[in-house]
Amino acid sequence: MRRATVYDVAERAGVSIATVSCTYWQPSRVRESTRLKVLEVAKRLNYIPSASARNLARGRVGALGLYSFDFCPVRSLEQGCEDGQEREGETDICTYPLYADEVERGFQQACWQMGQAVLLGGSTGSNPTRSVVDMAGRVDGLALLSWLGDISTLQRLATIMPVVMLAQNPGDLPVLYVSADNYAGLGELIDHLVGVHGAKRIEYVGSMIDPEMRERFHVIQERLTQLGRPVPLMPVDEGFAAKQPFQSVKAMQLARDLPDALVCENDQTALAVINFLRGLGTRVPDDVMVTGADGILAGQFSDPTLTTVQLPMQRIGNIAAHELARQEGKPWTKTKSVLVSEKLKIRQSCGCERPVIHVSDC
Amino acid sequence: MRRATVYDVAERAGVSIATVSCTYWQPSRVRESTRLKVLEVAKRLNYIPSASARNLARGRVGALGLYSFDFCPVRSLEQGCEDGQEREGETDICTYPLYADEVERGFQQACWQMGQAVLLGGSTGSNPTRSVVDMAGRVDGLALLSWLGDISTLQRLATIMPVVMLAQNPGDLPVLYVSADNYAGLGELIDHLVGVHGAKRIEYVGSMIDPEMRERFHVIQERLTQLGRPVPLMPVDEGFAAKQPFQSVKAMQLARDLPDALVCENDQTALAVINFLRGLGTRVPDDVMVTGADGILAGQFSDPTLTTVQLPMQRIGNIAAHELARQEGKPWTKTKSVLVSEKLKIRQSCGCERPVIHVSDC
DNA sequence: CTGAAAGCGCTAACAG
DNA sequence: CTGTTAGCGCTTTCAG
Repeated sequence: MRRATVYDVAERAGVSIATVSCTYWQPSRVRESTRLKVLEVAKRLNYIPSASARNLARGRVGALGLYSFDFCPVRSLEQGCEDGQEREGETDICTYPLYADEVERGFQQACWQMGQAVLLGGSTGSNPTRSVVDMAGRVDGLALLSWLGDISTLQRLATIMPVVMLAQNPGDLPVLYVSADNYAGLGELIDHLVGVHGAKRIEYVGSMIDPEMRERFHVIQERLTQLGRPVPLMPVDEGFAAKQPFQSVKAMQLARDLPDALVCENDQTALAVINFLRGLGTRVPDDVMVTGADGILAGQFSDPTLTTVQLPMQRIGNIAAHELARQEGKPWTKTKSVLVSEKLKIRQSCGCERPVIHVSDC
Repeated sequence: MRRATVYDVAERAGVSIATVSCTYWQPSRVRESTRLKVLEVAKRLNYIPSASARNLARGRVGALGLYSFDFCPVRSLEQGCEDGQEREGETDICTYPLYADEVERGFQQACWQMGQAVLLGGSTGSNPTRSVVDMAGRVDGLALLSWLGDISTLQRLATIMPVVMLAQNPGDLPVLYVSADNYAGLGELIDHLVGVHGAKRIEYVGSMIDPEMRERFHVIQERLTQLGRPVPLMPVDEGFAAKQPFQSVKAMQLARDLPDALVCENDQTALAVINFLRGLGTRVPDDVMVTGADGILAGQFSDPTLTTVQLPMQRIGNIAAHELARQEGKPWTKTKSVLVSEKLKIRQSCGCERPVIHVSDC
């Protein structure tokens, strides 16, 4: 059975198609009785307006797109397993909450609230350019969570519709960049360590290869400089980036030369450091403070619970959607950016006492 | 600047619009030189094909929709807070992984793989019927994760396009039901408790109000009957549904009348029971086995780790997408259903030894 | 208040 | 191989 169209409804209701259309979009222009009649027929005919036709006529789609790369290992498929159901062993707690999910949540929520549809897309290993262009044809604006394709594609898109890049800034494109404010977040963390705990010597554990992590280190250096405290010239340990992780930390420990605080590139590294130190008989925070960054779930119930700065991924997604909607399909003409503040989560690993959260208390 | 269309491209390339169209969809029909020319012009003009127009002409959308209700507290907005950023206190570990995310992941993945776009929708507290109908107009098929609207709307939709209901079965509609196979999953659990651990007396802790939980109880009864073991007539304790949770459990404990195993309605209840018993000096699994159902993250690193049956939410989403795509826009004509098997996760709370997963091992 | 008619941008026969 | 043409279903002036 063919789907009912405006024509069908109009015919059975004894009116013109214009009236049917108006019934939906400008009800005030239609006499009550006619409107009711139309609605009644529409329901009887099971009429569902075609969005394609409406969008074509209007020149607007009413949908925003979120393009995200499939970067979480939990999500990935195993060889020969079509549905991604099987995972090697257990789910890795250290990856929750998944950034992509958080961003998606915020994006989605904002879109729904604004009455926009949400289109999700991503590369499936195949051609990212192709898929993002296809998406672009379906939406009024596009947010990219993780774009690994070429800049030129981006440039093309940014010319004809609003594009926002999330937590990623590949240069001076006419797009909106929405990212976490590492600067303020880590600054606050350092302030806390220095101000509240009187830390004199603070060292950084992390990679200088990953640009994100490198930035974190620089922010810390800068803040310590401002505070007039000793500034580390290099990470004291590369963390997982090293072939032998934490050997420098071990050396310091053996030499009884641990700093007051070890600020780590992220939570995962911080938890590993804490565990590693425990193995050496060093206690956190008693002997040394350790902090992370990101705000993964595991840091909430590790022992000690982890002091960290929390990435505002949900908020980032949310803002992206709002800003896109505001553009009403019009591209940005120059680079813009929004920094979203991170939240300092003060917990036990810096020496601040707080009740442990027991899993069993659920 | 107006967006380029096929007409623009055709004109500048000195060909007809049909040739432009063919260049994209039937490249073999176009001479190499012409094709290259068209592609070159298209790129120069920043041409992005309009999905609306294409879909309208084709009569197909190339997108599948997932409608889900915003039921997770973590997702919800606080009063006056537009972006859902602020959460009361910490994130609740006991809700991870979020079902909706898992389903979404599976759905998304399947769609991408099949080259289908994914449309996400949901009620934002406002009119669910309206939003679902709007969505329906934009897709070739619809999956509903949590439908709280009326059946008649469902019925209308199911008449004109394929609809699948996830983990929910409101009756004999011409739709596809995809849900977890409680039957086999819990059956296996019982088999394990009886077969491996020689459990004689098994009791159920949970509510009889929630239909899902009630079903779980019935499945357990049935299985025990089949095995010729004592069958509980009622849950021994209502769990959180009671005003005073676990009082019956407490009574049994005091009377030294604990069964061999307490099978709980879900993981959350199971973890709470374990904790409650610990408070009374009873050890799990030494004094009594306790099991859950759902497979939340917390059960992986609780002490003891939790034996449970894991809901296959990702797989459910995945199957839904595949089945929808197979219909190619055509509705189902009669009720169908697919049961997805749950996975028994044997851990410590039933007495099976396995290494504890330390959070700090991340 | 209602209707006629002109597109929206693209696809898919069908001719050439 | 390429061009012509007739829609796809809906919105929206502009007349009536």
